[in-house]
Amino acid sequence: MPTTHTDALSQRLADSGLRATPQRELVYNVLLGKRDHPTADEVYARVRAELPTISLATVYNCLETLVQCSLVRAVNFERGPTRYCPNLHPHAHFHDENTGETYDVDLPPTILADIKAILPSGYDAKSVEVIFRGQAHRTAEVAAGE
Amino acid sequence: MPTTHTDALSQRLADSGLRATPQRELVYNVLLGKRDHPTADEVYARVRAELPTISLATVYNCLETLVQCSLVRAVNFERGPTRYCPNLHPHAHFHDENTGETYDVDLPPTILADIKAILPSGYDAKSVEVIFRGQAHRTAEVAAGE
DNA sequence: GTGAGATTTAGAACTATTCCAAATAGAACT
DNA sequence: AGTTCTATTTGGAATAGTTCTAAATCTCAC
Repeated sequence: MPTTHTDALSQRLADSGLRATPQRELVYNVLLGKRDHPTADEVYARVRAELPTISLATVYNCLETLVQCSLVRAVNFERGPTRYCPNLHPHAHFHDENTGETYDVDLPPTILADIKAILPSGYDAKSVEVIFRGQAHRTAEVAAGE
Repeated sequence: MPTTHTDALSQRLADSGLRATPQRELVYNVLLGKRDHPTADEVYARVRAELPTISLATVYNCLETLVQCSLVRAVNFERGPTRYCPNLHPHAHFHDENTGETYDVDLPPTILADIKAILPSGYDAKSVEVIFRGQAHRTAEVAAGE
C-alpha cells in the first residue's frame, strides 16, 4: 500500500479539520486493498486481522468519516447492509443476480450529461447513480484488468 | 379507485397461483392512491384507516407479494426503510436532498438503450435503475401534472 | 507536562424486517 | 350446508444492521 494513498487521506481529513488516526488509515487501506464492495462487518473482519482491538463502532465511525470526506462511496441497493467502495472516477454498479456480486463499470463522460439531460427544468442533480441488474458472464481476462 | 386496477391485481395474483385477498387489494390501492414512495410503516398507517385490524406483518407480506407479481417496485437508496412504488412505465428517481422527497422522472425510451450500451461485453443487464440526487425547485405547474 | 477537544471503545438501544406457530378464511368437493 | 385442505393472516418473538451513549484514551497546542 503506497504512502500516496495515506497521504491523500491525511490531506482530505485535515481539510475537514479531522485527524488521521491509525484506525481511519487502516479502514481506508482495507477498502483500497480489496475493492469488492464490502459491508461494514466485512471491513471489520479484515481490519481486525491487523488491529485486533478495533471495535465495530469505530469501523462504522471511520467509514462514515471517509464518506464525509468523499474518499469513499456508500452504496445501497436492495435492503441489506450498506456497502462501501473507494471512490475513483464516476462509475456505475452492475449487480449480478446469480452470485450477488457487484462490479464497477466505468461511465464514459458523455453518458452522464446525456442522462442528466432527461431531467425536466426545475430539477438540479448534483449526482447520478446507475445500477444494472442481471447476469455477468465475465471472462478471466476482464477480471484480471481490475 | 376504478375496478380495473383491482381486476389487474386479481389477474396477476391468479397468474402466480395466489389469491386476491382484501388485504392485498387494499395495500395495492393505497399505493396507487398516493404515489409518494411510502415506507411499509406508512402503508400500514394508511391501510389501517380502512382496515384497522390489519397487522404490520401482513402489510409486509402483501408488499412482498405485490413486488413478486411485478405490480410494485421496491426502492432502496440510502440506508433506511424500503420504499414502494406502483410500477408503471420505466422511470428514474430524483431524490431531493433538502426535503428528503423522491420524485418520479420519466425515462425517454432511447436513453435506456444508450445506458445499456456502455456495458462491456459479458454483462447482460435485465434492468437499469437511475437515481438522481440534488435539489428540486418544482413549480406548482409541475406538481399538478402528476 | 497540562488542558481541551477529538477519537475510540463496549455495550445498550433502536429501527426495519423476518420468522414462527397458531388462528382464520376460502375454495373445492361432497 | 358441511368437511377438508391449503393459503393467508396475525401478534409476538427474534434477528440484522446501525446508531447512540458515556466513559476511557489519545493527541495536539500551549
